[in-house]
Amino acid sequence: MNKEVGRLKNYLVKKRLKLTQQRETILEAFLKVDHITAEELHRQISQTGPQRMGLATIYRTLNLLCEIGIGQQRHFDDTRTIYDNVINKKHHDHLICNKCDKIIEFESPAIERLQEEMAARHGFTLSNHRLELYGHCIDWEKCRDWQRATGR
Amino acid sequence: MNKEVGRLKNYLVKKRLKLTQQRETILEAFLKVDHITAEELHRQISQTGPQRMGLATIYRTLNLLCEIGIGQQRHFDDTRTIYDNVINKKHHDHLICNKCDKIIEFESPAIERLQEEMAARHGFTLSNHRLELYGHCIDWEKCRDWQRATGR
DNA sequence: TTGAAATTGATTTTGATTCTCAAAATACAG
DNA sequence: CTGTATTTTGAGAATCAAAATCAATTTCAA
Repeated sequence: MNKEVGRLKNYLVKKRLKLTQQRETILEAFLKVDHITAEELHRQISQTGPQRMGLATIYRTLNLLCEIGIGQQRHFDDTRTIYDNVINKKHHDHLICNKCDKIIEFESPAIERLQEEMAARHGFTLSNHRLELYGHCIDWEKCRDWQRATGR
Repeated sequence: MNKEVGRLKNYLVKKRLKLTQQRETILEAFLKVDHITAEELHRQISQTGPQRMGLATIYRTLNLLCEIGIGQQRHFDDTRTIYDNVINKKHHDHLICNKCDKIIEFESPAIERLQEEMAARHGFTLSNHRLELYGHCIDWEKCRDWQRATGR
């Protein structure tokens, strides 16, 4: 049993919730990815195991993992929610390639500092922020899906 | 006929589209607001004029105005699209108060510069970005809706 | 004025996500 | 262990904003 399963177990006990087979399966699958949608995770789990699993359970559990702090919701394209596995990650922002959908995480204390400054200037106290940079990889070598898609 | 109606007319002619009563009505109503949802604009127009107007027409026209550059879609709360009237506004980012829903627009060339730098460092060419700062007004005097809601 | 082409609006559809509820699983007391 | 109260599950229905459909209406260029 790895550390995160223990963390989940702990949370569930505290809240008088139950540790189910499904919750463990979903957590384990989620820990193996970096970013994923509920649908995609559902597909993966359905293919992999003999275990049947409802899509609603995936959504419920993914949201549970977000409560615990193992995941975080992202909304890069305004249609689907992407769940970000934030285990072993500190706060970060995102660079998203419009061509190959690559997601790069970065952090910039300098930008954060300027954000605080802007907020203060307008009489605001910040609680959180969203910074997403959209563009494309300069180097096509690194933009694999784009190469594949365009046949280059 | 104001400048923006001319601009719409121009675009429509160029694209062989038609200037309709509805499109003019929607443009004029939109120009009077700063930020608005399609539903809310629909409500306003339905109340104001004797003109009946379908919600689909509002959506279609608002998206048309975004193509022209008169409006821009925003997704602050990830549920509804807010249309930002960007006539006479340059590029800007947003500060959103979680208590009173106030939206403040700001610009920070310094932040933009750092964004470009981060992108370059990761081999990216930027096409656009999204920066939203969430928090609350420090000064309650300025946070009217919050005062109202909490009864302070 | 005329008619091809575009637009409208009532309605249906879409698609992601949440809700519902009966059946199944879990956990705790004894 | 075992019974039982409580929670969870999964299939499908509900929801909601937004887009699509399509027959009727409007626009506009010739």
